Amino acid sequence: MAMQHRAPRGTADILPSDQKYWRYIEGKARDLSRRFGYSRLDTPVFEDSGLFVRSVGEGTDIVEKEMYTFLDRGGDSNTLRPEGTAPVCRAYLEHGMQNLPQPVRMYYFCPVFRYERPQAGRYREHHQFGVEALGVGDPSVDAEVVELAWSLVSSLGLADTSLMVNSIGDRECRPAYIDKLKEHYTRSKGQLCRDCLDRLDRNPLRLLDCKQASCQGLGMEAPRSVDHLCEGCQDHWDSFQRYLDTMGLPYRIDHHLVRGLDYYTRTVFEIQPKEEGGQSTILGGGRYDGLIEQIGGKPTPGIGFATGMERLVLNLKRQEVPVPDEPSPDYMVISAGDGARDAALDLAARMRRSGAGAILSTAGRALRGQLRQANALGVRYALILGDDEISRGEVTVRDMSSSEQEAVSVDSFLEKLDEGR
RNA sequence: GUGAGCGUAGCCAAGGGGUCCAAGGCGCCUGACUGUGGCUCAGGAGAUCGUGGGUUCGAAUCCCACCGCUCACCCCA
Repeated sequence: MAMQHRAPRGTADILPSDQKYWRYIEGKARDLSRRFGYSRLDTPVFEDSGLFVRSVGEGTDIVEKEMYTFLDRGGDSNTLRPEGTAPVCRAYLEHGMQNLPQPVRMYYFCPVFRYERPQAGRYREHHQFGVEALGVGDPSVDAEVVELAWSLVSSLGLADTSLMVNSIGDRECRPAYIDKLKEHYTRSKGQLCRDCLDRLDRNPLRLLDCKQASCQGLGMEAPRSVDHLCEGCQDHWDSFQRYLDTMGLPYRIDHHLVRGLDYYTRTVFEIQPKEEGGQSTILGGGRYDGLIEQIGGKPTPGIGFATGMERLVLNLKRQEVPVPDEPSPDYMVISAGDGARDAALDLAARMRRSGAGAILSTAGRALRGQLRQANALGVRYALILGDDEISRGEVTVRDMSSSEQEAVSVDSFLEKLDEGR
């Protein structure tokens, strides 16, 4: 279609017909967050570019080629938020939340921006719901966050999802592990795909989740991060699993699970649907004990996760999960004849003032057409006003499903509306 | 950034050089003795056939370029 303007590549309008999915997810996420003691935090759509460079990591794809960065008129470099965690940590520091009872539990809904080639489940602007628990490093917090994540996905009614967890160690033990990993892959360099040759020095952890058959073979025999944890990480990992067991969460350990952002430490986890699609992960998170320090705070532990709203919607639709419709008004006010237009406007206005929902039918259409409209919009009652009704101070209330109708006085109709609430 | 597929009305879609100033369906609007919907019937509006160039007497149909969309890789929610 040749159009002057269309939504930019990788962005999308969320149409009225799709809103029910979004409101459904938001409702569940908000309720759960509250139940777990999380409070909402909103941060700006853009931040100082340095925040993301320092937190997400200089060598990551996000920072290297995916950020929407612009200079403002004052010459400052700003970046449209490419992820949600760093801004939350920034806000934690900026507002002295270290002085609140720890951990500080917060959640957010926000758009995030990454300049990538769009495909199924991946967009340049997408929306995330996420939670963060800051200030406490105890593994029980990890377990709590994972439970929240799992509860969310289950409460949405998504079936056949799996919860994968892993520990990737911390600054103390990870470097040694990565050396082992490199060693392992270097020995069989010849079998590596081109991308993996690249990963070997850029991001060795990612070698583990390469999808190429030859690399996967190597991955099977690769050293596991959980076998190379330092004492602290080992204890953390053991307790974390025990807590998950205690809560009966159906997790699986995935030794190849790593996350793409530099700031992750120890616990990492993901939830994915069973069907293997390209962009399948619907939720991902982990611990980031070094992040706050990286952006200028005192060493402060933290853990959280984010979900992709678009991916959740995609899966809700795919699985045909029944999602409640958005409520719409019960009444449409119809005027038979032009003379009744004023009375119709007046009735609709009075109904709305008393809190009821009333749609005005389109002026100038025949009664038939107006009823057709009422039918198409699915309202419960049509309120018909014509000369007859007006002269008697009445309105004809037609039940659209039973086709029964009766004339009642406008006053008593409005009174009943009031009583109804 | 790389690779593949696709672009005909709001949506689905036929047509693959002349009979196409483009079929059909959904949706939308109107009407069926001028106050009554959902079914049916009739009518109507809506398309620079993605854009530009080329081949040809003639192009929605063939060729080229560009743009856009989709999917996959990379990476991630």
